[in-house]
This record gives sequence, structure tokens and C-alpha cells, in this order.
Amino acid sequence: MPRKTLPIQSPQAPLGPQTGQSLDTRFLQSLIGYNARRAALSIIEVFLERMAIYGLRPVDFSVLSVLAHNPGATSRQVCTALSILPPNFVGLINSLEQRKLVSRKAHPADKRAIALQLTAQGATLVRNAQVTVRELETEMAAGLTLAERKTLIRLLQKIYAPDAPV
Amino acid sequence: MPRKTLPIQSPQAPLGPQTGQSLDTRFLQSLIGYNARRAALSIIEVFLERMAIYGLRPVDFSVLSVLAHNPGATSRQVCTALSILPPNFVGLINSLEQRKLVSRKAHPADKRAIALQLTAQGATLVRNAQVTVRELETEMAAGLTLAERKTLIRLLQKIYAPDAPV
DNA sequence: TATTGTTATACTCTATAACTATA
DNA sequence: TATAGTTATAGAGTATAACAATA
Repeated sequence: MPRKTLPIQSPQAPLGPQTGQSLDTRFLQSLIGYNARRAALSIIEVFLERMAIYGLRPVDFSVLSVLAHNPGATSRQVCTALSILPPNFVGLINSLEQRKLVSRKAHPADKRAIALQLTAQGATLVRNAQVTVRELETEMAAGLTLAERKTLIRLLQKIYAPDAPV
Repeated sequence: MPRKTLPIQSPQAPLGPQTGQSLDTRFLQSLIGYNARRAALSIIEVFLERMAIYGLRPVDFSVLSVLAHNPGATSRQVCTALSILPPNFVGLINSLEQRKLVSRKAHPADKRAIALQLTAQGATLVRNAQVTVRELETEMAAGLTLAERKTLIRLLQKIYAPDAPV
């Protein structure tokens, strides 16, 4: 019979911990939220190192990657897809445009909107960046089999998008 | 024969996406880092709602939870365990002390250090908060079996602490 | 000389209100 | 009236340098 909660701590902790010793974090380690955040931060840490040569932060990479697969998408669409607030998107896309990675075109059907697309330079950059990201993901998941990796992603998606199709 | 990468997109995308339609984010969804971040943010969102009655942010809860299981721990120990930078810990612990949730005592062996411990009020608060956190975790993981939940946590820990004992 | 706790400060990220042009 | 993009700004989170007291 499975129990609902993991054991917290031995009832009689011996002494107060002394400086230099590491602490018992078993309760936090039993939480999905804590572990998901820790894992995300450790991957982002390596991401920042490897992507520095491209001058891309995680959000920049996400935007370029989405535009690579959705040419002509509008700012609003990208913001919705990536949970970016429109005011915070302005400076981001301006920067990418100044770097000649993204161009703005008039939207064919809506004069309010602007169709975004990668430049040739942007397409090349994101292609290389995606290879680098795949490499670092493989390194970070070195302790997982390919099946475990797919399982991990599937379970994470069930947390944040429980109704999405498998 | 398993393939190393997931399919990105159908080679011939039909038309530029129109406003109002959602975008193809399959590449990002194939990344552990992207999914871990999304899952962590969705849990934190609910966390903020449910923990508002306790007046606790995620970092406050983590500190109180660690102190509950490690009475007498020093600031430095808590900072190391939770990856909090010492300068950012000062205001946090001052606030918890002013709320009578944490008390500082002279460290028995090191005059530089301060031994932290929960007050009776703090112990009661963290006990209730931990119950609330367990509840919200169970809700967020409603689509997972108990075995899947344990698997998810194990796989996440292999990402951010690959050398830790299972 | 190294470490604990602290102050001051800067930088990034995220969030809200309000405006314009158009639908 | 509602939406796309924008501006200005505020708040939270995270980061580094430097200091006094103690090891």
C-alpha cells in the first residue's frame, strides 16, 4: 500500500547542524516544483555559457526558434506562445532587428499588426544555435536514457499543459 | 532504430500564420530546459495564490522549511543549501525575524555565525504551509500516477544533481 | 589569510497603466 | 468597443564589490 507522503526526517535529529555541514532538504526535494525549478536553473546556467557566442539569452533563442518555424508570425502571437508580456517584447524585438536577425513586414490582412520573419543571417544563426542547444541538452541528460528523456518531457508537459494531446 | 532528434516541422508549412492562431513550438517543446521552466512557472503561479494567506513567497517557504528540519542552522548553511546569495538573505531573514517566525541565537562554537531557529509561531506556520504545498502539488500532478510523480522527481534530480545518491 | 554577516548598489526580469492606430 | 503595438515606469529578483568582526 503506497503512502501519500514521503518521510520527512528522522524524528530525533541528533544535534544542531554545525557550520560547514550541509543541511537536510528532503522535504523540498519531495516537491515537483522545487525540483523542476532546480533543474531548469541548472540547464539555464549552461545555456548562458554556451549561447554567449551567439549573443542570445534564453528568451531571444525562444523567439528566434519560434520565428524559424512560423515565418510571418505577429508580435502578439509570439508573446502568447512564449508568455512574454507585449511591453517587454518591444525592446527584445528591436534589438534583434538592429542586429539584422529579424525583419518586420507589413501584415497582409491587418494594418495594426506586423509580420515578423528571420533574415538569412537570423536563419543561419538560429540553425547553429539549435544545434548547440541540442548538444547541451544531451550533455545535461547524460544520466538519462533516451526513453527516460522522453518520459521526463512528457511528464513535465502533463504538469503545465495537462489537457494537451500526447 | 531510435532517432536522436524529434521531427521539427512539416517541410512545407502551408501559409504564414494568421493573427489569432497559435504557433508551432514543437522545437522548444522537445527541450528539457524549456519544459522544466514551464512546469516550474505553472506550479509557482499556483503556489503564489495558495501561500498568500501565509504571506510567504517561494524563497520564504524554502527557508522556513529548511529551518524546520535543521534547527540551529547558520545563514551561510541555508544560503548554500538553497543557492541564495548572502547579501540577498539579509533582508529576507530580517523580515522573518520581525514577523516573529525566526529567532537568532548566538552560535555555540563560532562568534561570527548566528544560529537560526523557528519560533513556536514559525513552526506552526510552516507546518500548515507544508500541508498546503502538498495539497497543491497533488493537484498540479493530478494527471500523473504516484509512480509517475516519483519518476518525474527522480529524473529531474538526475539533471541538476547527477551525482547524488538515488 | 579565510570566513560570516552585512551594506550599498547595479543589473535583469517581470508587471501595470495608459496611449495610438486600426479592426 | 476591442485589439496590436508601443511608451513609461514600477517592482521583484539576482548579481558584484567592499567592509567589520572573528576564525
